[in-house]
Amino acid sequence: MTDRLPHTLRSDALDNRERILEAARALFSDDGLDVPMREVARRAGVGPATLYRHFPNKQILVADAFADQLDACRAIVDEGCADPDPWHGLCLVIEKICELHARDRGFTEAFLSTYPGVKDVAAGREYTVKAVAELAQRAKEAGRLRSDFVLDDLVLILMANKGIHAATTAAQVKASRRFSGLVIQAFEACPRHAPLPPAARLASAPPHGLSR
Amino acid sequence: MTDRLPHTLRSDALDNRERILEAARALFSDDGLDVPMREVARRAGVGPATLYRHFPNKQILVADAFADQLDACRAIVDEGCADPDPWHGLCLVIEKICELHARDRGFTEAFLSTYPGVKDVAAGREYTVKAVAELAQRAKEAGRLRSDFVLDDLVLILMANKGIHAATTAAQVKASRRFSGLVIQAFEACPRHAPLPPAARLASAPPHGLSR
DNA sequence: ACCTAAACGGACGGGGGCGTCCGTTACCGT
DNA sequence: ACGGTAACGGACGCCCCCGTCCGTTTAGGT
Repeated sequence: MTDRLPHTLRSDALDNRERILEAARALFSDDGLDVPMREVARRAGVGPATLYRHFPNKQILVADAFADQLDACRAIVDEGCADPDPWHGLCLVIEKICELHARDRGFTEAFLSTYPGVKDVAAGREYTVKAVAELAQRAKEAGRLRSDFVLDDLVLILMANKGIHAATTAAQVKASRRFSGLVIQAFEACPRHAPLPPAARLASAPPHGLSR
Repeated sequence: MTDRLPHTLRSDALDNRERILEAARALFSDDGLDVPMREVARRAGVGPATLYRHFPNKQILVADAFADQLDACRAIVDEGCADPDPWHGLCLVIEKICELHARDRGFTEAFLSTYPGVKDVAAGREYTVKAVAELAQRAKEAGRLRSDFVLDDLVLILMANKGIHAATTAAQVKASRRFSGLVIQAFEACPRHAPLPPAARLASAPPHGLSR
Protein backbone atom coordinates (compact mmCIF):
# COMPACT_ATOMS: atom_id res chain seq x y z
CA MET A 1 0.00 0.00 0.00
CA THR A 2 1.39 3.35 -1.02
CA ASP A 3 0.86 6.36 1.16
CA ARG A 4 -2.22 8.26 0.12
CA LEU A 5 -0.43 11.55 0.27
CA PRO A 6 2.96 11.74 -1.38
CA HIS A 7 4.60 13.34 1.61
CA THR A 8 7.83 12.34 0.01
CA LEU A 9 9.00 14.39 -2.97
CA ARG A 10 10.58 12.81 -5.96
CA SER A 11 14.34 13.17 -6.01
CA ASP A 12 14.48 15.66 -8.85
CA ALA A 13 11.72 17.69 -7.28
CA LEU A 14 13.60 17.84 -4.02
CA ASP A 15 16.71 18.88 -5.87
CA ASN A 16 14.88 21.65 -7.63
CA ARG A 17 13.25 22.83 -4.47
CA GLU A 18 16.62 23.16 -2.84
CA ARG A 19 18.14 24.92 -5.82
CA ILE A 20 15.25 27.35 -5.92
CA LEU A 21 15.66 28.20 -2.26
CA GLU A 22 19.36 28.66 -2.80
CA ALA A 23 18.81 30.97 -5.73
CA ALA A 24 16.13 32.91 -3.88
CA ARG A 25 18.37 33.40 -0.89
CA ALA A 26 21.23 34.61 -3.02
CA LEU A 27 19.15 37.02 -5.07
CA PHE A 28 17.01 38.35 -2.26
CA SER A 29 20.10 38.79 -0.18
CA ASP A 30 21.90 40.84 -2.79
CA ASP A 31 19.11 42.69 -4.50
CA GLY A 32 16.21 42.73 -2.07
CA LEU A 33 12.75 41.30 -2.44
CA ASP A 34 11.99 43.10 -5.68
CA VAL A 35 13.77 40.46 -7.71
CA PRO A 36 11.31 38.99 -10.22
CA MET A 37 10.24 35.43 -9.68
CA ARG A 38 11.45 34.62 -13.18
CA GLU A 39 14.90 35.69 -12.18
CA VAL A 40 14.89 33.29 -9.28
CA ALA A 41 13.68 30.52 -11.56
CA ARG A 42 16.32 31.31 -14.16
CA ARG A 43 19.08 31.26 -11.59
CA ALA A 44 17.80 28.00 -10.19
CA GLY A 45 17.74 26.53 -13.69
CA VAL A 46 14.04 25.73 -13.61
CA GLY A 47 10.97 27.02 -15.37
CA PRO A 48 8.62 29.51 -13.78
CA ALA A 49 5.92 26.89 -13.41
CA THR A 50 8.19 24.70 -11.34
CA LEU A 51 8.98 27.60 -9.10
CA TYR A 52 5.31 28.29 -8.58
CA ARG A 53 4.53 24.65 -7.97
CA HIS A 54 6.95 24.54 -5.08
CA PHE A 55 6.09 27.98 -3.76
CA PRO A 56 2.58 29.04 -4.73
CA ASN A 57 3.41 32.74 -4.49
CA LYS A 58 6.19 35.13 -3.73
CA GLN A 59 5.31 35.64 -0.08
CA ILE A 60 5.66 31.96 0.64
CA LEU A 61 8.95 31.77 -1.18
CA VAL A 62 10.26 34.69 0.81
CA ALA A 63 9.14 33.20 4.08
CA ASP A 64 10.70 29.83 3.30
CA ALA A 65 13.90 31.39 2.01
CA PHE A 66 14.47 33.33 5.20
CA ALA A 67 13.57 30.62 7.65
CA ASP A 68 17.18 30.03 8.60
CA GLN A 69 17.91 33.73 8.83
CA LEU A 70 15.16 33.88 11.39
CA ASP A 71 16.89 31.11 13.26
CA ALA A 72 20.06 33.14 13.13
CA CYS A 73 18.19 36.05 14.61
CA ARG A 74 16.84 33.89 17.36
CA ALA A 75 20.30 32.53 18.03
CA ILE A 76 21.72 36.03 18.29
CA VAL A 77 19.03 37.06 20.70
CA ASP A 78 19.46 33.93 22.76
CA GLU A 79 23.17 34.55 22.89
CA GLY A 80 22.60 38.10 24.02
CA CYS A 81 20.16 37.03 26.69
CA ALA A 82 22.58 34.44 27.96
CA ASP A 83 25.27 37.05 28.51
CA PRO A 84 25.78 37.65 32.23
CA ASP A 85 26.09 41.38 31.56
CA PRO A 86 22.73 42.45 30.14
CA TRP A 87 24.08 45.71 28.70
CA HIS A 88 26.85 43.88 26.94
CA GLY A 89 24.34 41.35 25.74
CA LEU A 90 22.06 44.03 24.41
CA CYS A 91 24.91 45.73 22.58
CA LEU A 92 25.84 42.41 21.08
CA VAL A 93 22.31 41.86 19.88
CA ILE A 94 22.08 45.29 18.32
CA GLU A 95 25.43 44.99 16.60
CA LYS A 96 24.89 41.50 15.32
CA ILE A 97 21.36 42.00 14.14
CA CYS A 98 22.29 45.20 12.38
CA GLU A 99 25.12 43.35 10.72
CA LEU A 100 22.89 40.45 9.81
CA HIS A 101 20.50 42.86 8.18
CA ALA A 102 23.39 44.61 6.51
CA ARG A 103 24.59 41.41 4.96
CA ASP A 104 21.18 40.44 3.75
CA ARG A 105 19.13 43.11 2.13
CA GLY A 106 16.11 40.96 1.52
CA PHE A 107 15.95 39.72 5.06
CA THR A 108 15.54 43.21 6.40
CA GLU A 109 12.58 43.77 4.16
CA ALA A 110 11.10 40.42 5.02
CA PHE A 111 11.69 40.91 8.73
CA LEU A 112 10.17 44.36 8.89
CA SER A 113 7.32 43.63 6.54
CA THR A 114 4.43 41.65 7.84
CA TYR A 115 2.67 40.71 4.74
CA PRO A 116 -0.52 38.82 5.17
CA GLY A 117 -0.33 35.09 5.45
CA VAL A 118 3.32 34.83 6.28
CA LYS A 119 3.05 33.79 9.86
CA ASP A 120 6.53 32.40 10.25
CA VAL A 121 8.34 35.64 9.85
CA ALA A 122 5.88 37.50 12.01
CA ALA A 123 6.04 34.85 14.70
CA GLY A 124 9.83 34.79 14.65
CA ARG A 125 9.87 38.53 14.98
CA GLU A 126 7.43 38.33 17.84
CA TYR A 127 9.66 35.98 19.73
CA THR A 128 12.76 38.02 19.05
CA VAL A 129 11.19 41.26 20.10
CA LYS A 130 9.87 39.76 23.29
CA ALA A 131 13.18 38.29 24.33
CA VAL A 132 15.00 41.52 23.65
CA ALA A 133 12.44 43.43 25.69
CA GLU A 134 13.36 41.33 28.67
CA LEU A 135 17.05 41.81 28.05
CA ALA A 136 16.57 45.55 27.81
CA GLN A 137 14.72 45.60 31.09
CA ARG A 138 17.64 43.91 32.80
CA ALA A 139 20.09 46.30 31.17
CA LYS A 140 18.04 49.18 32.50
CA GLU A 141 18.02 47.75 35.99
CA ALA A 142 21.79 47.42 35.79
CA GLY A 143 21.88 51.14 35.14
CA ARG A 144 23.69 50.85 31.85
CA LEU A 145 20.76 51.38 29.52
CA ARG A 146 19.10 54.78 29.66
CA SER A 147 15.87 54.64 31.59
CA ASP A 148 13.80 56.33 28.90
CA PHE A 149 14.66 53.63 26.40
CA VAL A 150 11.58 52.06 24.88
CA LEU A 151 11.34 48.83 22.99
CA ASP A 152 10.00 50.64 19.97
CA ASP A 153 13.36 52.34 19.81
CA LEU A 154 14.76 49.08 18.62
CA VAL A 155 12.22 48.81 15.86
CA LEU A 156 13.10 52.38 15.01
CA ILE A 157 16.75 51.43 14.79
CA LEU A 158 16.00 48.41 12.67
CA MET A 159 13.96 50.46 10.27
CA ALA A 160 16.67 53.07 10.17
CA ASN A 161 19.26 50.40 9.58
CA LYS A 162 17.16 49.19 6.71
CA GLY A 163 17.27 52.65 5.20
CA ILE A 164 21.03 52.45 5.14
CA HIS A 165 20.88 49.41 2.96
CA ALA A 166 18.06 50.48 0.73
CA ALA A 167 20.65 51.76 -1.70
CA THR A 168 23.06 49.26 -3.11
CA THR A 169 26.36 50.62 -1.96
CA ALA A 170 29.51 48.79 -1.25
CA ALA A 171 30.61 48.97 2.38
CA GLN A 172 27.11 48.42 3.68
CA VAL A 173 28.37 46.28 6.48
CA LYS A 174 30.87 48.95 7.41
CA ALA A 175 28.19 51.62 7.39
CA SER A 176 25.94 49.46 9.47
CA ARG A 177 28.67 48.88 12.01
CA ARG A 178 29.25 52.56 12.42
CA PHE A 179 25.55 53.10 12.70
CA SER A 180 25.08 50.55 15.42
CA GLY A 181 28.08 52.06 17.19
CA LEU A 182 26.42 55.44 17.18
CA VAL A 183 23.11 54.06 18.28
CA ILE A 184 24.57 52.13 21.15
CA GLN A 185 26.25 55.22 22.47
CA ALA A 186 22.98 57.04 22.22
CA PHE A 187 21.31 54.30 24.19
CA GLU A 188 23.89 54.21 26.91
CA ALA A 189 22.89 55.81 30.16
CA CYS A 190 24.88 59.00 30.53
CA PRO A 191 24.33 61.87 32.95
CA ARG A 192 25.09 64.41 30.24
CA HIS A 193 22.27 63.20 28.08
CA ALA A 194 19.19 65.33 27.84
CA PRO A 195 15.81 63.59 27.87
CA LEU A 196 14.63 62.30 24.51
CA PRO A 197 11.59 63.38 22.56
CA PRO A 198 8.65 61.07 23.29
CA ALA A 199 8.71 57.63 21.73
CA ALA A 200 6.50 56.87 18.80
CA ARG A 201 4.30 53.82 18.68
CA LEU A 202 5.51 51.88 15.68
CA ALA A 203 3.82 48.58 16.30
CA SER A 204 4.50 46.46 13.27
CA ALA A 205 5.46 47.84 9.94
CA PRO A 206 2.85 47.76 7.20
CA PRO A 207 3.23 45.35 4.32
CA HIS A 208 5.96 45.67 1.79
CA GLY A 209 5.08 46.24 -1.82
CA LEU A 210 4.70 42.62 -2.70
CA SER A 211 1.15 43.02 -3.86
CA ARG A 212 1.98 44.07 -7.39
CA MET B 1 5.51 91.63 -34.23
CA THR B 2 4.83 88.63 -31.99
CA ASP B 3 7.60 86.90 -30.13
CA ARG B 4 9.00 84.03 -32.11
CA LEU B 5 9.00 81.68 -29.16
CA PRO B 6 5.87 81.55 -27.04
CA HIS B 7 7.68 82.01 -23.78
CA THR B 8 4.31 82.79 -22.34
CA LEU B 9 1.97 79.89 -21.72
CA ARG B 10 -1.69 80.12 -22.46
CA SER B 11 -3.76 80.73 -19.36
CA ASP B 12 -5.32 77.28 -19.24
CA ALA B 13 -1.94 75.68 -19.79
CA LEU B 14 -0.47 77.63 -16.92
CA ASP B 15 -3.38 76.61 -14.73
CA ASN B 16 -2.91 72.98 -15.57
CA ARG B 17 0.79 73.13 -14.99
CA GLU B 18 0.23 74.51 -11.54
CA ARG B 19 -2.46 71.97 -10.71
CA ILE B 20 -0.19 69.16 -11.87
CA LEU B 21 2.65 70.34 -9.65
CA GLU B 22 0.25 70.63 -6.76
CA ALA B 23 -1.07 67.12 -7.30
CA ALA B 24 2.43 65.73 -7.70
CA ARG B 25 3.61 67.35 -4.50
CA ALA B 26 0.66 66.03 -2.56
CA LEU B 27 0.92 62.48 -3.88
CA PHE B 28 4.71 62.20 -3.77
CA SER B 29 4.66 63.63 -0.30
CA ASP B 30 2.18 61.09 1.01
CA ASP B 31 2.98 58.00 -0.99
CA GLY B 32 6.52 58.40 -2.22
CA LEU B 33 7.81 58.55 -5.75
CA ASP B 34 6.25 55.28 -6.82
CA VAL B 35 2.94 56.96 -7.53
CA PRO B 36 2.00 56.33 -11.17
CA MET B 37 2.02 59.31 -13.49
CA ARG B 38 -1.59 58.60 -14.35
CA GLU B 39 -2.50 59.06 -10.73
CA VAL B 40 -0.92 62.47 -10.71
CA ALA B 41 -2.75 63.36 -13.88
CA ARG B 42 -6.05 62.10 -12.51
CA ARG B 43 -5.66 64.10 -9.33
CA ALA B 44 -4.76 67.18 -11.30
CA GLY B 45 -7.82 66.67 -13.47
CA VAL B 46 -5.89 66.44 -16.72
CA GLY B 47 -5.14 63.71 -19.22
CA PRO B 48 -1.86 61.82 -19.23
CA ALA B 49 -0.77 63.52 -22.40
CA THR B 50 -1.09 66.93 -20.83
CA LEU B 51 1.01 65.82 -17.92
CA TYR B 52 3.70 64.56 -20.25
CA ARG B 53 3.58 67.71 -22.33
CA HIS B 54 4.41 69.83 -19.32
CA PHE B 55 6.89 67.38 -17.82
CA PRO B 56 8.46 65.12 -20.45
CA ASN B 57 9.20 62.37 -17.95
CA LYS B 58 8.87 61.44 -14.33
CA GLN B 59 12.33 62.59 -13.29
CA ILE B 60 11.65 66.09 -14.46
CA LEU B 61 8.31 66.17 -12.73
CA VAL B 62 9.91 65.02 -9.52
CA ALA B 63 12.66 67.60 -9.77
CA ASP B 64 10.23 70.42 -10.45
CA ALA B 65 7.84 69.30 -7.76
CA PHE B 66 10.53 69.35 -5.10
CA ALA B 67 12.21 72.58 -6.10
CA ASP B 68 10.73 74.44 -3.18
CA GLN B 69 11.52 71.66 -0.75
CA LEU B 70 15.10 72.05 -1.80
CA ASP B 71 14.82 75.72 -1.02
CA ALA B 72 13.46 74.79 2.37
CA CYS B 73 16.49 72.58 2.90
CA ARG B 74 18.81 75.36 1.91
CA ALA B 75 16.98 77.73 4.25
CA ILE B 76 17.32 75.31 7.13
CA VAL B 77 21.00 74.91 6.52
CA ASP B 78 21.51 78.63 6.18
CA GLU B 79 19.66 79.15 9.41
CA GLY B 80 21.82 76.59 11.15
CA CYS B 81 25.00 78.14 9.79
CA ALA B 82 23.90 81.56 10.96
CA ASP B 83 23.48 80.35 14.52
CA PRO B 84 26.25 81.79 16.70
CA ASP B 85 26.56 78.44 18.49
CA PRO B 86 27.68 75.97 15.80
CA TRP B 87 26.67 72.92 17.84
CA HIS B 88 23.22 74.31 18.40
CA GLY B 89 23.04 75.19 14.75
CA LEU B 90 24.03 71.70 13.72
CA CYS B 91 21.45 70.15 16.01
CA LEU B 92 18.86 72.41 14.51
CA VAL B 93 19.81 71.37 11.03
CA ILE B 94 19.66 67.69 11.88
CA GLU B 95 16.33 67.99 13.63
CA LYS B 96 14.69 70.12 11.02
CA ILE B 97 15.94 68.22 8.04
CA CYS B 98 14.90 64.94 9.59
CA GLU B 99 11.51 66.40 10.22
CA LEU B 100 11.30 67.79 6.72
CA HIS B 101 12.06 64.36 5.37
CA ALA B 102 9.58 62.86 7.77
CA ARG B 103 6.82 65.09 6.54
CA ASP B 104 7.56 64.43 2.93
CA ARG B 105 8.19 60.89 1.95
CA GLY B 106 8.86 61.61 -1.68
CA PHE B 107 11.36 64.31 -0.96
CA THR B 108 13.56 61.93 0.94
CA GLU B 109 13.69 59.62 -2.02
CA ALA B 110 14.30 62.46 -4.40
CA PHE B 111 16.96 63.97 -2.19
CA LEU B 112 18.88 60.78 -1.64
CA SER B 113 18.49 59.50 -5.17
CA THR B 114 20.62 61.02 -7.82
CA TYR B 115 18.93 59.91 -10.92
CA PRO B 116 20.61 60.86 -14.12
CA GLY B 117 19.70 64.16 -15.65
CA VAL B 118 18.14 65.76 -12.63
CA LYS B 119 20.80 68.29 -11.89
CA ASP B 120 18.74 70.54 -9.68
CA VAL B 121 18.29 68.07 -6.90
CA ALA B 122 21.88 66.94 -7.07
CA ALA B 123 23.15 70.49 -7.10
CA GLY B 124 20.95 71.49 -4.20
CA ARG B 125 22.19 68.53 -2.25
CA GLU B 126 25.75 69.42 -3.08
CA TYR B 127 25.31 72.89 -1.69
CA THR B 128 23.57 71.65 1.43
CA VAL B 129 26.16 69.04 2.19
CA LYS B 130 28.98 71.49 1.74
CA ALA B 131 27.51 74.11 4.02
CA VAL B 132 26.81 71.55 6.71
CA ALA B 133 30.36 70.28 6.48
CA GLU B 134 31.58 73.72 7.38
CA LEU B 135 29.13 73.98 10.23
CA ALA B 136 30.21 70.63 11.56
CA GLN B 137 33.82 71.70 11.47
CA ARG B 138 33.04 74.72 13.61
CA ALA B 139 31.02 72.59 16.04
CA LYS B 140 34.00 70.29 16.37
CA GLU B 141 36.33 73.18 17.06
CA ALA B 142 33.92 74.36 19.74
CA GLY B 143 34.39 70.96 21.36
CA ARG B 144 30.73 70.07 21.30
CA LEU B 145 30.74 67.72 18.34
CA ARG B 146 32.71 64.53 18.76
CA SER B 147 36.02 64.71 16.96
CA ASP B 148 35.58 61.44 15.09
CA PHE B 149 32.43 62.70 13.43
CA VAL B 150 32.58 62.44 9.68
CA LEU B 151 30.37 64.15 7.15
CA ASP B 152 29.30 60.83 5.79
CA ASP B 153 27.72 60.22 9.14
CA LEU B 154 25.12 62.74 8.16
CA VAL B 155 24.37 60.95 4.95
CA LEU B 156 24.16 57.81 7.01
CA ILE B 157 21.64 59.45 9.28
CA LEU B 158 19.61 60.74 6.39
CA MET B 159 19.48 57.31 4.83
CA ALA B 160 18.56 55.84 8.16
CA ASN B 161 15.89 58.44 8.63
CA LYS B 162 14.54 57.50 5.25
CA GLY B 163 14.26 53.92 6.42
CA ILE B 164 12.01 55.05 9.20
CA HIS B 165 9.59 56.48 6.71
CA ALA B 166 9.77 53.74 4.16
CA ALA B 167 6.73 52.23 5.79
CA THR B 168 3.61 54.28 5.89
CA THR B 169 2.95 54.57 9.56
CA ALA B 170 1.19 57.27 11.43
CA ALA B 171 3.43 59.18 13.82
CA GLN B 172 6.30 59.32 11.37
CA VAL B 173 7.17 62.79 12.44
CA LYS B 174 7.18 61.71 16.05
CA ALA B 175 9.41 58.76 15.26
CA SER B 176 11.73 60.97 13.31
CA ARG B 177 11.98 63.42 16.17
CA ARG B 178 12.95 60.72 18.57
CA PHE B 179 15.43 59.39 16.10
CA SER B 180 17.13 62.72 15.60
CA GLY B 181 17.19 63.13 19.35
CA LEU B 182 19.03 59.85 19.72
CA VAL B 183 21.41 60.65 16.93
CA ILE B 184 22.28 64.05 18.28
CA GLN B 185 23.18 62.57 21.62
CA ALA B 186 25.35 60.06 19.88
CA PHE B 187 27.10 62.85 18.03
CA GLU B 188 27.70 64.94 21.10
CA ALA B 189 31.23 64.92 22.40
CA CYS B 190 31.26 62.99 25.65
CA PRO B 191 34.22 61.63 27.58
CA ARG B 192 32.38 58.41 28.33
CA HIS B 193 31.97 57.60 24.70
CA ALA B 194 34.11 54.90 23.25
CA PRO B 195 35.58 55.44 19.78
CA LEU B 196 33.31 54.56 16.89
CA PRO B 197 33.82 51.90 14.26
CA PRO B 198 35.45 53.39 11.17
CA ALA B 199 33.30 55.52 8.91
CA ALA B 200 32.09 54.15 5.63
CA ARG B 201 32.42 56.03 2.41
CA LEU B 202 28.90 56.47 1.18
CA ALA B 203 29.43 59.06 -1.53
CA SER B 204 26.12 59.61 -3.20
CA ALA B 205 23.33 57.12 -3.20
CA PRO B 206 22.68 55.20 -6.39
CA PRO B 207 19.61 55.96 -8.46
CA HIS B 208 16.17 55.20 -7.26
CA GLY B 209 14.02 52.77 -9.18
CA LEU B 210 12.57 55.30 -11.52
CA SER B 211 13.83 53.51 -14.56
CA ARG B 212 10.95 51.09 -14.85
C1' DA C 1 -17.69 87.02 -34.28
C1' DC C 2 -14.06 84.49 -36.36
C1' DC C 3 -9.92 82.06 -37.25
C1' DT C 4 -5.62 79.97 -36.11
C1' DA C 5 -2.54 77.82 -33.40
C1' DA C 6 -1.83 76.27 -28.82
C1' DA C 7 -3.43 73.05 -25.72
C1' DC C 8 -6.11 69.07 -24.51
C1' DG C 9 -7.18 64.01 -23.61
C1' DG C 10 -8.78 59.42 -25.02
C1' DA C 11 -6.68 55.65 -27.02
C1' DC C 12 -2.65 53.18 -28.35
C1' DG C 13 1.85 50.42 -28.37
C1' DG C 14 5.61 48.62 -25.69
C1' DG C 15 7.57 46.47 -21.76
C1' DG C 16 7.66 43.82 -17.60
C1' DG C 17 6.01 41.10 -13.75
C1' DC C 18 2.72 37.61 -11.69
C1' DG C 19 0.55 33.38 -11.76
C1' DT C 20 -1.54 29.37 -14.79
C1' DC C 21 -2.40 25.72 -18.49
C1' DC C 22 -1.17 21.78 -20.86
C1' DG C 23 1.67 18.91 -23.68
C1' DT C 24 6.18 16.66 -22.67
C1' DT C 25 9.82 14.48 -19.86
C1' DA C 26 11.82 11.43 -16.60
C1' DC C 27 11.65 9.25 -12.01
C1' DC C 28 10.54 5.06 -9.57
C1' DG C 29 8.08 0.96 -8.34
C1' DT C 30 7.13 -3.43 -10.27
C1' DA D 1 12.28 -3.30 -19.21
C1' DC D 2 8.19 -0.82 -18.73
C1' DG D 3 4.19 1.63 -17.50
C1' DG D 4 1.98 5.16 -14.68
C1' DT D 5 2.25 9.24 -12.66
C1' DA D 6 4.74 12.97 -10.49
C1' DA D 7 7.20 16.67 -12.07
C1' DC D 8 8.71 19.81 -15.61
C1' DG D 9 8.78 24.15 -18.54
C1' DG D 10 7.47 26.89 -22.63
C1' DA D 11 3.80 29.67 -23.75
C1' DC D 12 -0.14 32.13 -22.40
C1' DG D 13 -3.45 35.69 -20.29
C1' DC D 14 -3.82 39.32 -17.20
C1' DC D 15 -2.70 43.63 -15.14
C1' DC D 16 -0.13 47.89 -14.42
C1' DC D 17 2.88 51.42 -15.80
C1' DC D 18 5.38 54.45 -19.04
C1' DG D 19 5.41 57.51 -22.82
C1' DT D 20 3.21 58.86 -27.57
C1' DC D 21 -0.17 59.88 -31.43
C1' DC D 22 -3.83 62.25 -33.38
C1' DG D 23 -8.42 64.02 -33.72
C1' DT D 24 -10.88 67.57 -30.93
C1' DT D 25 -11.45 71.64 -28.09
C1' DT D 26 -10.58 76.26 -26.65
C1' DA D 27 -7.95 80.47 -25.70
C1' DG D 28 -7.14 84.90 -27.41
C1' DG D 29 -5.64 88.11 -31.04
C1' DT D 30 -7.94 90.72 -34.82
